Order: sequence, then structure tokens, then C-alpha cells
Amino acid sequence: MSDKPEKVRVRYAPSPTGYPHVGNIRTALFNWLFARHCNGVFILRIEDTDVARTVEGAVDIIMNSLRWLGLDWDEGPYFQSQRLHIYREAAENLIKGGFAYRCYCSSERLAAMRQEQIKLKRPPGYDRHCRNLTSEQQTEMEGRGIVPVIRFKIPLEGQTIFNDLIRGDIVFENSTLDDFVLLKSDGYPTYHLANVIDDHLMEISHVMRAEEWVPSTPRHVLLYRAMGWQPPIFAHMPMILGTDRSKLSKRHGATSINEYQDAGYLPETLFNFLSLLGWSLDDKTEIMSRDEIIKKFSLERVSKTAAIFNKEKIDWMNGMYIRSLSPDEFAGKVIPFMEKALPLEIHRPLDESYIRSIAPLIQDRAKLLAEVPELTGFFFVDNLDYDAKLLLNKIEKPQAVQILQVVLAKLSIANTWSREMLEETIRPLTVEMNLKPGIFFGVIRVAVTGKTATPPLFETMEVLGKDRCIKRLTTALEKLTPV
RNA sequence: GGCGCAUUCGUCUAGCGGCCCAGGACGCCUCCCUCUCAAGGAGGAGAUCACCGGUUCGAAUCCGGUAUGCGCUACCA
Repeated sequence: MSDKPEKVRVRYAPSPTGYPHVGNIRTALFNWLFARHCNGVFILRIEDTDVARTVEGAVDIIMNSLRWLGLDWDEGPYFQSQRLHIYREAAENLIKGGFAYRCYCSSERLAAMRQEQIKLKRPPGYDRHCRNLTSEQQTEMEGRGIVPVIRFKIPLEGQTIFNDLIRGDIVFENSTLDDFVLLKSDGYPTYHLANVIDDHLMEISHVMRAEEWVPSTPRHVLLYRAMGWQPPIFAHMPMILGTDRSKLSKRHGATSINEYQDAGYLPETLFNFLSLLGWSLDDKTEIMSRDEIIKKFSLERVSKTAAIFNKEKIDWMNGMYIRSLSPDEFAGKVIPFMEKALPLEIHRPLDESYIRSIAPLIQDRAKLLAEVPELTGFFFVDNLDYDAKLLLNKIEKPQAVQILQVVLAKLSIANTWSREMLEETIRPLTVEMNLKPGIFFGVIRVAVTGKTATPPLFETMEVLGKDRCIKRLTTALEKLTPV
């Protein structure tokens, strides 16, 4: 435990089966953090050994997700599908060394065996039917054209112990392990074989992966031993659970990292939030910069217990990061979301300088970039669509009409247009009419925005501009006094 | 069923034998600020530290058992 390897080399090894989900990315993040903290090497390795499950384009998606989060890799991507000869040769050597054997069992036989085991309440596992086949029997099977798999010979007795950096020593009875497949009949290695070989060949110092891998680690340790290799240091990360405490999956809502990107979470939010899922610095620090997290990250402070992804908290944190942006940065990030989600009738490309004037009004109010178009739609549309009743929310009709008329009269003769001018003009009117500002402004607000909750009135009107405001006030008046 | 891991406020967590009748954060509630909504500020409610034994002068912290949860149990990773 005390003697650290001279060079830290870790890897993120996803299988290209689709969009990486947050738990997976969290593992990538911890590996990356550890590498950067130790001045080590972060390697990207694609575990594409399941031909059936491999998804076209998934590798690009994975790489783009890493890039988006700012997780750069020093080596790779390596592809296991391009290294098949290595695994095959290793498997053959294992057979020669007496550590593995060919198995000719059909999937039908295996399925039947499994069913029987379950029926008899026996622990399911391969029954070692082919473990001691004679060479005559083997030749006969080959003659029948059966393509075998290669299985590992688990020692029948004894126990396998390994140390997990997070959990301490973990012990398994070898008798509870079955002879797992190393090489599939299609010539591809299983995860177990490829993973062990690559981690060794790539000189991985620490294997950091999710907790779900703990049960297969003794197999890996046995494999390292059979190969005559020194196993790496293992550290199994706590899992990320859905709100029902089960393994995070689609039915828990947004799980893949790109969904968070599309919803308008900032990469720094995900980076910070994910770093806190299973790791903590102390009893209070939560908002931390990327550099600070790298500097402070340590495996000693990774927790053992699975964590539930707390949506309310990541939303809060995203709001924090949005507010920490400069107005200009914020506007820049908002523009693509506007282009995408604002009603189609609004002319594209959108007026960027107009967006830049709107952005500061909404920055304190947005938790997600994707909600900004909805929040600011009224700045763009030609005709407001709202129920006239909104104008009479807290006031009787005659007064509302009077408010609109008075304001309209004052503003139409205005020759300047600024928030100060607007406030200096309108606020005194509330006194004259003896109305609470909240009520008075409320009528104007609805008239000018169609909504009851908006950014501050005068700043909003300033951005909207005189023409639009006058037109909307007039329209509101017409709504209340049909001709 | 077997094997493994885990168990502190609803959630994320701090705590590594006395500083803890348990601290912070999100969420929730109240108040302040205020033209609405936010943001911000100040308070508050919320955990018999899963349970039962043991070790100890002293346990959330160490040990054992029980329960519960989760994971694994494929020619998937």
C-alpha cells in the first residue's frame, strides 16, 4: 500500500455501445482526475470485443463527450478489435501452460444446464464438462466442425484474495468461481481476457472501475497469476443509482451525458457535480474549479457507498455556474439554444447584439440554458399571445384601462428611451393614481410581455425598445376596450 | 438460490474512540430585500448515526451477528 508505482498510468475503457451514461463518465472523470493529480498518463481504450453490441458512431460520441467535459487523453484510442491476434496467442499459451482448455459445449446445452441448476437451487456456473477432454474426444469434436471457446481453469480449491484501495481486502473462495470463457467462438476475447492483457501490456498501474466489477476481479487476479504477471492496484468506485436506488438506467430519465449537454448544463457543472458523486474534499467545500479539483483529488477520499443522482442539486449548481459567467460568455452560450428553440417564424440568423442585450436580464433567472428561449420568447415575437384576463389579474378593468392610457400618453411623446427615463416617467404615475407600484407595474408588464413573471420591467422595456412597447401597450388597450 | 459489497437528515456528504445529544450542501419552510419572477441575505424544521450484542472509563467511529439494499451470477461489458 505504501510503495507507489513510479508512474501512474490509468485508463478509461468504455465499450462502444451507445451514449456513455453519467456513471460511466464519472468513472472516466475519476481516472482522469487521478492521472492529472499524479502527473500520470490517461489512456483511452475502446473495448469493442462484442461485435453484436457495437454501435456505429459510438466511439465518436464517447470522444466528444470526453472533450466536452475537458477530459483529454494522452494515449489512444486503442481498439481491442485491432489487437485480436494478441489475445488469441495468449489464450493458446494459456492452454499450453495448462491454465485453459477448449470447450465444445453448445449454447443449448449450456442453457439447459443453467436451467437445471436454477431448478435445483444450485449456484449457476459452467459444469466443467469439457475440462478434461482427451485429445481423441477433442479431435472428434473438431471433426464435427464444432468451433470451441477457450475457458480458464479455475483452481478447484483455495481462495483468491485481492486488495481494493477503497474497500480493503476482499476474499473469494475459488470453489464459487466457474470456468469462464476467455476466447469466444468468433475469435474475439471476452472482457476478462482482453482487459487483463491490455492492462498489463499498457502498463496500467491502477485499475479504477465501477463497483459492479468487484465479483469478476478474482478471475482477473487468477489470470494475471497464470500469465506470470503482477496485477495492478484495484480501486472500485461506488455506483451511481437512480432515484429508486437501482442501477441507473433509461427509465430514470436523463442518463447519458449528451442529454445534459442538450438540456443546457455547462460542462463545468457536470465536472464539478460528478466529482462530488463519490468523492468529497471536506465537510463544506462544494463549488470548486477544475484546477482545484485536480489539485485536491485523492482516492483516499472516495467513498464506499453508492450515490443517488440528485437532480435538484445539479440544477442548483448549474445556476451557480451560469451566474458566474460573464454576461458576454453567457450570451455566447445562449445563442445556439435560441437558434434551436425559438419559434421558426422568427427570422434567422438571430440578431446577436439583441440577444446580448437580453442575456443579462435572464442570467440570474436561468438554471438551464435550454430554458432561456422559453423565458425570453416575448422579446422576439411580433404578436404576444396572452389572455386579456391576465391584465386584470389584480385590478378592475376601468383602472387597467386608465393605466394603459396614461402610460401610453406619456411614453408616446418620449424622445429618449432608457430604464432610468422609463422609471422616472412611470413611477410617479403610481402615486398620482394612488396605486401600489406592484399592481400598476403588473398591468404594464403583462401588456408589454404577455407574462406575469419577467425580468425587471424598465430594463425589459428598455431592451424591447420604444416601438415595440408602444405597439404592445396599444394592443393591450384594444384587448380591454374592443371597438 | 450462491457469492460479494454497502448501511449518518428526503438526497449528496463531513466524521477515521472523547472536540458530535452529529457539521455542511441541495430541496423544503419563515423572514428581509423588492415592480413580478429570480438572485442575494438571515433564520428554521429535518438523522434515537439500520438493528442487536460485545470491546472500552468512553463508540456514529473497533469487533461479531441480524436485517435491509444494491451488484454479480452470459461465448455482454
